[in-house]
Order: sequence, then C-alpha cells, then structure tokens
Amino acid sequence: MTRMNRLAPRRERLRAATIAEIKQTARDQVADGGVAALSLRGVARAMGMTPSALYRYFDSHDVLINELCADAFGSLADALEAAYAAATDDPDWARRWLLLARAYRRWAHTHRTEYTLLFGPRTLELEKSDRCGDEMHRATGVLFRCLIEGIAAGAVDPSHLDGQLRPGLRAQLVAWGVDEGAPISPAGLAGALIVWTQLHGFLSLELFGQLPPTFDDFDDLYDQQMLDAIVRIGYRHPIDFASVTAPSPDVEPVVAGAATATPATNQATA
Amino acid sequence: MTRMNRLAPRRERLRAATIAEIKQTARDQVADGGVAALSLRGVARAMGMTPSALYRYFDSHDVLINELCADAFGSLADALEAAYAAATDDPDWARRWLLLARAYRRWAHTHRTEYTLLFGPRTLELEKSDRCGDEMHRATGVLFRCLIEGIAAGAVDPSHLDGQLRPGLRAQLVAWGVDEGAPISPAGLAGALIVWTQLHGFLSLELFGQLPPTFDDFDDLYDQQMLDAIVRIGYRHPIDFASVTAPSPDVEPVVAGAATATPATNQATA
DNA sequence: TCTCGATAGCGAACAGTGTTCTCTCTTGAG
DNA sequence: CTCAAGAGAGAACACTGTTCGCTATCGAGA
Repeated sequence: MTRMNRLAPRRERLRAATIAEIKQTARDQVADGGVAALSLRGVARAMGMTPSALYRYFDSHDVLINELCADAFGSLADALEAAYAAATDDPDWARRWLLLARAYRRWAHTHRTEYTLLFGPRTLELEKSDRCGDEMHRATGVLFRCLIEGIAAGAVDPSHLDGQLRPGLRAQLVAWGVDEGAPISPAGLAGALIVWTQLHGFLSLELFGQLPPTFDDFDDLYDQQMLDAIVRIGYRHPIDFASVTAPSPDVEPVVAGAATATPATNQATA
Repeated sequence: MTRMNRLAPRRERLRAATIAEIKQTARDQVADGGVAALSLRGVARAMGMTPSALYRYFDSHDVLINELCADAFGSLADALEAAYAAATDDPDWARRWLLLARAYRRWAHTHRTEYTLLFGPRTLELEKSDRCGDEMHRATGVLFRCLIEGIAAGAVDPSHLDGQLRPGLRAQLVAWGVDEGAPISPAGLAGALIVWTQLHGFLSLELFGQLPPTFDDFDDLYDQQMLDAIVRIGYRHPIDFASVTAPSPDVEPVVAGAATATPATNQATA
C-alpha cells in the first residue's frame, strides 16, 4: 500500500473503461433491434473480443440487462433532477410542474429504447434493494417531491379528495407516507398517485403506439392532460392553457444540458 | 365439390385442432417463464412433435406470438363486451363505468401473462390492418363507447374541458372523432382519452410492480382513481365512494361467465 | 376400387445463442 | 526477480429458430 493510491487504480481504470465500452456497445445493439437483439456474442464481436471474455465483467446476459436498466433509471433521475432544479426559480408552480413533466416526456422520447427497457414487462426478477430499484425510486422521487412541494406551498389543495378515501385505503396511504417519510396528507398522496398514473399512462400509450394514430403530434395533448391533472387534484389558480403551452416545447434545453451532470450515468444518455 | 361441405372440413377440423393445441401449449409455456421462455422446440417437445412440423402451421416464431397477441386482445374484448352488456340495466352510469373498469382490471389480473404480452413494448412490428390491431381496437372501443354513451346520455358533461384545448389540439381531436365516427365533441374525446390514459396507466404500474410496494391491496385505490376520473371529466351526480365500492370486488362473475361467449377466442381465456 | 396430388410429419442439417470450462499470456506488487 | 491475480483465447455443450428433402397418409376423382 505504498503509492497504490496512484497505481492500483490504473488497472481498475482500464477495467472501468472496458465495462463502459461493453455497456455502450450493448446499448447500441439494443438501439437497433430491441432488447431481444442484445446478444453477448454480438457485443463481443463488435468489440473484437471473445464471448467468454465478457464473463470477466458480467456474470450473465441478464445482469448486463439489469445493469443497463439501472443506468437508464439513473439517467432519467438525473434529467428530472436537473429539470426540477432549473425550474425552481419559476414562481408559477403549475409551470414548474409542466416543465418537469415535459422533461420526463423528452427523456422518454430521446431515450426510447431505454424507456421500453424500463417500463416494459419485467422478464427477469430484480431482487429488492437492487441498484435498479434505487435509481427508479430516485426518478419517481423527483415527481413526488414536486407535487408534495406544491401542496405544502399551498398551490395545490387536495383536501376535496378526502371524501374519496375509504378507511382501508386511507390507512394504506398513511402507512406509505410514513414509510417514505413524506409529510403529507393521505389526500395529497392519493392526488400524487393520480398524477403519476396519468403521466405514466400517457407515455406508455404514446411510446408503445396505442394512442389514436390519426394524431400527428401529441405535444398539446400531453400538456393538456398534465395541466388538467393538477387542476383535478386541486390546483387553486386558474391556468391559461393557451399561453402556458405557447413556448415552443422542443427548444427547452433543460434536459440536454443536464445529461452530463454525473459521470457515473452520462454514458446512458450518450 | 359433391358433398365436400361435409367431408372436406374433416381435414380442416384436424388442422384447426392442432393449431389450437399448439397455441394452448405455447400459452402454457409463456405462463411460466415469460415470453422469452416460449420456444418452438419446447412446444414441439411438449406435443410430441418435431420442431419442423410446427412450420406447417406457423410461418415463424414471431407469427405465433403475434397470433397469441391477437387472441389475447380478442379475449379482452370479449370480456369487456360481456361486462358492459351485463351492466346496461344498471341505471347508475357511474356504476356501469366502474363495473366495466373492474372487468378490465380483473381480466388483466387473471390473464397476467397475456397482459404483459399485449402492453409490453412491441418487439415485432405489427403491420396495420392486422388482426391484432383490429382486436385491440375492439377492446378499447368498448371503453370509449361506455364513456361516449355517458356523455350522450347527459350523465357526463365534459364541456369544462373545452377551455383546455388549444386550436391545434382541438382540430386533431375533431379529425380523430370523424375518423372513428364518434358523434361527440372534442372536449368529450379529450375526456375519454384522460380516463383511458388513467386506467391504462394504473394497470401498467400495478401489474409491472411499480406502485408503492407497501400496499397489500390496490382494489380500493383503483376504484377511487376510476371514479375520480369520471368526476374530473364532468360526471354530474355526486358519488358515494364508500357505498359504491362496498360490494366485495372479487366476487363479481361478470368476466368469468362471458369468457366462453365466442368459441373463436375462448381458448385464450382457458 | 385404384390412383394421384396434397398434406402432415420426420430427421438431419445450418447458423446462431448463452455459458462453462481449461489454458495461456500479461500485468502489477512484494 | 518472482509469483499470484487478472484478462483473454479457444474449444466445447446444450440450446434456439429455420430450412430442406424424404416418407407416409389421407381424401377426392376416375
């Protein structure tokens, strides 16, 4: 352990670089052809390696995929955190929410293959406390944080949902809130779940091609649903749907600029 | 062509039976192990056949899967149509909607593997006007019919959504309505899309294990979201959330009794 | 009743896959 | 300078989808 601090990392750096290259090659392979087209032999071939050599870095085909999932969730979480951070100075909470929701959708669009990887059916069981689950939790956490802050700041008042909660459901919500350490009423949690469900449902339908095919553009429909959703859970101020959606939705550099924030995950956004 | 009407079908009957057996065996194989576990060789092995013999009935592995998807959509559509038909005598439209929504969820639960098959990412491109797409359209059609009838009957008044529709979005909605032949306002279509998105989003999250894991039961949460959704799009009458959800949700035989309606698809529900 | 074309099925083969061995070379630390 | 740890190669095994050629059987027309 003399000057190992400098030299020992040498080998580990090479190893990390190889891992990164494998992952990137795998992502490319997934990009054209879907998850089913990801083959270890193909990755090895593209890298000029032997298939067996890959097993020095990944125990199996499935753990590679799992690792890609975790990276993708991390990338999504980074994008959302950056978008939310960039929007904190906006005094209009509805607009903050819309920017965050748009950031989510933009990530889903620019990382289509990763999105299908994440939100398609889980073919392989990922054990709890996995890195994959942690990163997912981090991503959804940003959404819930935004909603909770809106409620806490008084911009949203979900108390009218109270009457919808049967005793059993209320108890479940309370337990969940305690588990998450979220200082928020059961009605607020129910409202957050409504919005999260709406957002996820829309993107799932859109990206898997199950929205009306006659549409040639779902931007406005998405904005409308995301704003209506917060109205529904008790956003107190009137929203001018025409003006708030006016700024062209595809120029916002919110996500793009944040992709390289943490080097650990920016490979997934390349 | 003498009495071919009687005898020629003999061979075709055998062929149809073999096709049915192949599909059923394939479904079983998918049931434990996911889509990835469906192998033609495995099916052939289980049937005491040669892999190559299967190609007399299905051109390829992907075609088989596509056929299973179409069957599954057909089964879902049957279940929804039966549930909706069974609920038409209920004078309370909200309750009709809830029964239909529950039927959807029950189908998703009892046909978990089919559900993941249908709403996971499309690995293989299904060309338009495919039987798969037709059956899907039939299934979603029931949902939209219910919503449209609620609006037409005056139980739902979505006109407050009108202010949310920017001109471009309104035009798209109108065009879609014309394409579907749905005599309904753009606001009504937007409302129907909101509800459909909410329903799909919930089931997608629930069945793919992305709702809060601390919950031990999502029945009440589902009912709450489905009822809140119709309130949101303008259901005019007050809903007693406590009483309408009171009847135990898992005794309703709506779907089960209807599964054998059409022999063409009941194999998928077996 | 006999014959003939269509059909079902078999068996071998090819190319591809994940995975596991063993064996060799290089590299970095003592 | 030595030597263990790591990286990689290469062969092999069991499996996959798919194709091709062969052989029975079956049903319809003569």
